[in-house]
Amino acid sequence: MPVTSKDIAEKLGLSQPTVSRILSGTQGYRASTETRQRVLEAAREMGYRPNAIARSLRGRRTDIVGFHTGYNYMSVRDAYMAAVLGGLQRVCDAKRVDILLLGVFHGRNTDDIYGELVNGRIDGLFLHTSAEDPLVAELAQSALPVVSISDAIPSLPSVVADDTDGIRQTVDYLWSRGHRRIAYIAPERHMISVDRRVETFREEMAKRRVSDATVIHREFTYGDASEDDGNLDETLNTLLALPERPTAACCWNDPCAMHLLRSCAKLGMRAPRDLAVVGFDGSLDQNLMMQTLTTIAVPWDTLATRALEVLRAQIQGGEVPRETIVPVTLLRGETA
Amino acid sequence: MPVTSKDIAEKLGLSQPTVSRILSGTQGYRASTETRQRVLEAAREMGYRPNAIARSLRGRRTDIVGFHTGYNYMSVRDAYMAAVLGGLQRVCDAKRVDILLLGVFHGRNTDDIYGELVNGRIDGLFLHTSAEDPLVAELAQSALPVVSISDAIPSLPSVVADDTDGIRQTVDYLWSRGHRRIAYIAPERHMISVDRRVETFREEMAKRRVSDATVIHREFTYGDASEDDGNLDETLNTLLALPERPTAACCWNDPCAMHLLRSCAKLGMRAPRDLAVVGFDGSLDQNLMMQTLTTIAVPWDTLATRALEVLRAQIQGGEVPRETIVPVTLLRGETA
DNA sequence: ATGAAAGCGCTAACAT
DNA sequence: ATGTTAGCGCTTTCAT
Repeated sequence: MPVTSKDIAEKLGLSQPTVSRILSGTQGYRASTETRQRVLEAAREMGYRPNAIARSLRGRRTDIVGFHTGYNYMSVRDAYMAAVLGGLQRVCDAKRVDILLLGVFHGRNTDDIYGELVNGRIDGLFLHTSAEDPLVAELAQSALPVVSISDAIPSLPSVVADDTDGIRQTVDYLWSRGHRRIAYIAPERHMISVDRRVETFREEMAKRRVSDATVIHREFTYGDASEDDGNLDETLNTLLALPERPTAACCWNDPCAMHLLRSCAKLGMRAPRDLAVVGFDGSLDQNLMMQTLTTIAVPWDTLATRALEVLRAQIQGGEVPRETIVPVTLLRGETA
Repeated sequence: MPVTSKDIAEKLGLSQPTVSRILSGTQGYRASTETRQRVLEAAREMGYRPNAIARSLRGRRTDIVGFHTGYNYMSVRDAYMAAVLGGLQRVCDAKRVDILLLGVFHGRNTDDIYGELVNGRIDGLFLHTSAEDPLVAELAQSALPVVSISDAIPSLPSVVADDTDGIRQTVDYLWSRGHRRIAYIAPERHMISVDRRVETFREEMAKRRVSDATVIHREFTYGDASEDDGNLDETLNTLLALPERPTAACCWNDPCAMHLLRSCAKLGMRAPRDLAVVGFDGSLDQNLMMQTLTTIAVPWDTLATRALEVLRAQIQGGEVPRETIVPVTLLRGETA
């Protein structure tokens, strides 16, 4: 049986609140030096550990924030997820907040999942899902502080990378390196971030009098799938079959870029000689690649810092910006 | 203000326990059909959500397990950490257990950290640290159920990969491919898993009448460091300078192997032609590599399953094996 | 089948 | 400076 403040109080012939006040460091309470001494010593001796659950029930606060991803095919194993969560982990640690890694709740209905989020265990939620997720509507009218991480959700405060500027930098860079025929490779899945990237890509190309810039939409499994599904092979073939064969490919994220590079390698093509390849996110560990990837690096720690700020502001009852945009930089690697 | 069971009881003129019994599905309680109906409907209407904190205080159970890594330079961003946590996440989700990602508690003392672990928020702990971590001694004599993940800790129940068999398979494989001069690359840091690997390596080589098998100890930063620290370049040079130049290198883990491969590439060497390279863990996503890595694949989902079993057995007060060993397989890639 | 009472361990309000 | 009382929301006796 764990030792409680009551146990200490009984042992010392004090009241339980006195012990609690001393041990929890209540503001504006000055215990007599002797009492304080005795309590602290008894606590140490008896191995007292304050019960966080009781404290939370009383204080309606847990100092725990949740992390939930609605893309149930995504796990922490994905480099992308790992980058996001790694940033949050570091930042939360510094603020003495712990992260409750909520299940993906496979096979459960929205209301059930919502219930798991608002049952008092967390003070706020980092949400990573799509705007269409039915959970979003529930959360939007709920009292639970939420921040959408890394994809913008109109109805929730969001913290996202600067998609527009990232693409601008990419096109600037490729253009300056002499590329004129650039293709954009996007997923089929709908994501606001990706929409913005595609739109900016078209705009930037149009500015340079390329009105029919190539955009290819192809879904592909990424993450920890054990086999390449070959979709990037097909995408590459599509690229190569274009009347005006592109000299550069702008991929919507890093795994997509890596898959494309592998498809190139299979055909004996090498980046950037035969095709320049650029990614987005900077989620992969460059040290583990044979060829470093040119990509738009998202500062995950900064993004996490902003996200936690937005969450805490809400927890403290403040107003927060609808959308916080984090600046990105072009990371020049060996592929473009 | 959230709706409580008391609110529902008052509204319906019932007692609070009755409402609670119906809503929580108390065993062996048969409410009258009418009462049950009214309660369920009121709960739905009023948006009742049971408070998990109150339930936990009462029941001394949270259905949350903690995850703590004492290697404070390691974050979820590391592919290794991501593989471990990804497995746990999947398995815990299936068992309806959530994971509390505890901070690394940077700059806090052991007793403080220990206090964060035994404050009632978690039912058990997945621990990833070294046997020398001072926290281990505290946990060993604590009532908190703990399981050491992926590195054996003598004083705690551990779930680990079969290091011995992994190395046996590796040497078997390399030998069968004609390699006779094989070097093992280990970290300087002390880890029981690595000791076992090195020991087995020496034994396997000795069995084949190679009594002075080469083992090189070199630390290197891995994970999300932004720059290669060059230690593998140096390691490679050491290998190449050996009187009997090895034809194969057995790396203690996958990132080490990848770093070595990069160092090779810098010198224009290619695996397996100029040097066969084998890793250990299978923590990296093969889809994202230009060349797939030959490695010992640890079945992370299985390891996670065993780990959760061991933890739950302890939580339920049962005895558990001191060490659970998970079988591994050689994954034949393109590097050896 | 339901209600009354108790208590999980803590903090806060009020009284002394 | 300390004690008394109350209550966070729930589950578990025990009584009816």
